[in-house]
Amino acid sequence: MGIELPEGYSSPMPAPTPATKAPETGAGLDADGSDTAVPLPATDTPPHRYTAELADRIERDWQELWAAEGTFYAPNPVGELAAEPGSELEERARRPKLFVQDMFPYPSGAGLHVGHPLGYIATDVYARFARMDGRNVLHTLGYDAFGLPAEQYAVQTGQHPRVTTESNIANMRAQLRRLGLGHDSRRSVVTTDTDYYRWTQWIFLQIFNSWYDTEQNKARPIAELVEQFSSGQRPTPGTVPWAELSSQQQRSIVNGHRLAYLSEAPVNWCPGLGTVLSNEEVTADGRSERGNFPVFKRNLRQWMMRITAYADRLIDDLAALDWPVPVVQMQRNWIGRSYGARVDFATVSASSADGTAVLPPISVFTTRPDTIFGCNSLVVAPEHPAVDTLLPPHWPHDTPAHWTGGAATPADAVAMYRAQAGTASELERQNDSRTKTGVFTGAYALNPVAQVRVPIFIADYVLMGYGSGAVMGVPGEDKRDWEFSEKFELPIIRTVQPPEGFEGKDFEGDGVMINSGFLNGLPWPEAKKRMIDWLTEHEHGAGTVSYKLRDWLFSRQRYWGEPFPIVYAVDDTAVKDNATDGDAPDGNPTNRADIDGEPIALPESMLPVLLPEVDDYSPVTYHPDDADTDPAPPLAKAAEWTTVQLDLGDGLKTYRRDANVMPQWAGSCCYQLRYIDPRNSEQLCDPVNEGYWMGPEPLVHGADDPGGLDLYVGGVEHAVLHLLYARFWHKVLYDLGHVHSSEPYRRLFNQGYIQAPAYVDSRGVYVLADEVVEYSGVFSWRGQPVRREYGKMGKSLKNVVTPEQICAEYGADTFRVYEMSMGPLESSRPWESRAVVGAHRFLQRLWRVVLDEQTGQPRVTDEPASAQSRQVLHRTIDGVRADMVGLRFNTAIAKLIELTNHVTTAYPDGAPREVAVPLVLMVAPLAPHIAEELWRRLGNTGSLTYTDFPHADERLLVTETIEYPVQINGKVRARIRVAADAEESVVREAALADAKVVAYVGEKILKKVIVVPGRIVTVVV
RNA sequence: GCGGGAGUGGUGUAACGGCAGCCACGCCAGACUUAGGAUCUGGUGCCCUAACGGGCGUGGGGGUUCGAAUCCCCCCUCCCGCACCA
Repeated sequence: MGIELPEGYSSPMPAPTPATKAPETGAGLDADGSDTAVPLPATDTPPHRYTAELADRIERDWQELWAAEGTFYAPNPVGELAAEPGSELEERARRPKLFVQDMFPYPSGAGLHVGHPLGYIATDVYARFARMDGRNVLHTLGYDAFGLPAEQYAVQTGQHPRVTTESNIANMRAQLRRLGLGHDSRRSVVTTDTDYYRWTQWIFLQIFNSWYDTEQNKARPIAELVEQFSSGQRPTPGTVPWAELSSQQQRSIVNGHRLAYLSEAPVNWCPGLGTVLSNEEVTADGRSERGNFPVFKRNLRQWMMRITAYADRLIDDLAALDWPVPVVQMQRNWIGRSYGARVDFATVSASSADGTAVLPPISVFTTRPDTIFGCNSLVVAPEHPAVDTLLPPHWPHDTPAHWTGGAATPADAVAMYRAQAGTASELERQNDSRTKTGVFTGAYALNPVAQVRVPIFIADYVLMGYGSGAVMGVPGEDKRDWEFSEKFELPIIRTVQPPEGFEGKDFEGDGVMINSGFLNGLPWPEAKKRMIDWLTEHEHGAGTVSYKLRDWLFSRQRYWGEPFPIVYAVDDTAVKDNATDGDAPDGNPTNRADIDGEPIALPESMLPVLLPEVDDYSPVTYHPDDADTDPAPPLAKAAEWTTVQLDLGDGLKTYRRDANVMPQWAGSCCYQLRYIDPRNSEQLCDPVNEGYWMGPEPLVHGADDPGGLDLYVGGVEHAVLHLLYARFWHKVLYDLGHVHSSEPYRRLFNQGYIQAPAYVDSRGVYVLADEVVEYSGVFSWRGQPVRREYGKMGKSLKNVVTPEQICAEYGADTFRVYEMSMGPLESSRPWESRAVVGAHRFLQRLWRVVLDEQTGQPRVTDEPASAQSRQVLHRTIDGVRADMVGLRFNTAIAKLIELTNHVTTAYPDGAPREVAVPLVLMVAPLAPHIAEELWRRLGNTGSLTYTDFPHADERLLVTETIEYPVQINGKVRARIRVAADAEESVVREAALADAKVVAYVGEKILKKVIVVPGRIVTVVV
């Protein structure tokens, strides 16, 4: 995962000039007409005003102090990061915990723009609030540093990706530090560190060394499967008893059960990138998500992860998570579970001697087995393996001409159709025409229920990758089948009665069965159940569940990734022969030198398997359209690394290392577990620490709490990929007993994106947003009019604004407050540099509430606050607390500004301490540096990080008198003030006695008077 | 096409079914100023009115309700995801 930074943007920034400013009139001319440069700097700024310069000083001081004191260190229960007895951290360790996490960033060389830190600031505000609210808070930020950009840079420049990566991380750390993020720096892991990827490899071994027990519905150690086979508890596939199988055969069977396995199956091969890709990394139009190269389905032997074993749990367990509805929905759709039935169609060849020769049956998957009486055809995917065995040598004598595709024989027709579907499919899918195509196979199938013979077609609208790659054509209740039936003039029979007046074609709604034999008259759900029972009873099928989810393709032919801790036994002589042959090792696990091609896991003691140094970081890439090419990973070229002598328990032997690397997702699947115990060299993380930070808390979150960290914030772009993979890995670790939590992320929050205005001139060319001026709503650039658009911030739109620019102009606190005040965290909104000043003015006012701008001395008084001020204060506390918990920082800021404005006007000569102090504390999570400084200048020592967040006094939330608006026929016409505890009848009388109300009501008859206690009085006349 | 989300001043937005527009930007006026792209104060939904005051207003249409930006139905528009998933 990891965020992508704007390509090619690098740090030197233009002078901080707001994008939209009125043109200077008469600039450069002074009174006597002589040319002067810029106006003189302000001379009347009070010496202790809160300016950008002062903010900068304060911010750097406090950042230094926080770092020096380990202010944000969160103690663990056990291990190296546990609180030492008698230390300050001991108190923290006794607090209830809170684990907050941001999505793992990818450290690009570019640098951050103002859109990137939005989520980091939000989590920081939340974490700081939680610390003040008595929590022990784990919040850190690591780096997901394996991946393509550093590798591609290395390919171009020859610089080792590690060098690039390290400097990028240093750069990004510095940028983020400037924002005052309160991270536990001890826990900031980097996926490319050997201490980290050692554990990624370790997790791979856990997955490799386990299998999914469908009876217990969990993963179990592979040794327990072997035991089941050898004890006879589980029958061996085939007829030969386990003991009589060769050890090679045994290994092959066991390997076929592992959760990580090698499979020769159709995978997404991307010649342009020189690597295979997972389904999730391929776009709808068959291109690579990265680079937009064509992707081809090819049979290659690759690493797969058996995520499909977890399909049900990955869907069902979503219910217990506090996640955004769209993300839950996207995961459900991606897994795509549907309940239906398998139906076996016997096949008959029309041209065989007696016309009834039985071939192997073809199974279809259908969600509507109840409609089988309307089946007019069997349609299979072009690449369906059964097709070739079906084809009769000649067309049946009554074959309509337009079924044959103009071919002389079924075999020709199928070959032609396959060729055409194979080459043109990607392009044709693009142009949405969706005309159904297909060709008759010359063969027939038998509808097992209706006992009717139906023709078998191949058509590319049937996908080999879903269900069984074959469908029964039922036009009456399926749009696609209707279209197909029209095209090939197949008979159309409805089996569900459409409602009166239905004039469409296929009807997919609820109704009563017709033309359906023993199902006639049954409503839909019953008919489905009845048919499944019938199929099961007569052994023509069974109820089944189908999923869209495929197993996860887990190997990549790249350099900059985690090596697999896997070797293959090789024949020494064969290796020599290979070398003299001049055959380049291709990294494909079916190398000729291999004895059996079966993977062997290295023992834990041999971890980490270090990434070797190589001369050439690039995989072999090809012309993007050349599908007939083979993957050739860079590691295969490191001959000294790939061939190793190891003693794996049976003496020193020669092995070949797996030359693939893991996909970039691997490092981000379990990073929360390393955050928990970053220095643990014995275990991924101590279960005691994991239980503390992530264990289920039924008393807090309810009986079905799966555990997991408390808040996970990141972009919605990871809704499927990262979040699905991470849940899968976590569940494997849970099944194997390594963690207490069955889910990694209890609460998920998707922050919105910051968009930016971009400006286009009359030629349609983007112009530098920095140089655009606005006057009366019209935008111009160097005198010519330009048009405003909104888009992603980036170099191509010439509209990048960096945090450094804003910090230089206003300070980090202003930047933080502005970002948090722009709107709800989850919604996307445009950046507007000129609006940032509003946040700055707020902090300036706050500063002035506490300090004298001339002397820098506190100006708060010990006078009591007015009753009204107390009420405003405590309502603010009440509201801000609720907003903080709910991540509604925009409304929290509005309330704090309101309170500040109140104090400013109510106490021009100095605010009462009892208001100023809680105000400062409430601002602290949002603008921590200024709050720390004000807190210190109010006479406190040290950081306020663990100072109690103010609590509202319940008694002050209620007022003595209440103002009721009085509505007459829905319009507010008057206001009355009554005692807060006044009876309803008193309120009613007071309202009716009000002069304005009397005037409005006049002679009319009162139909109704409603008093909503504490709210409103409504009069209906 | 299917699924999800959203439409409120010039702008970003705020409103447990109960005073629509909190807060901020911008704009207008004023203060301090040689100066303002600094700071402070006041005003600012639209329309009518000199003013008092009044009318209209949350994409459009209907409904529930004493009362709807909010709940329900239909339509329109925009954004996101999936896309021949049987």
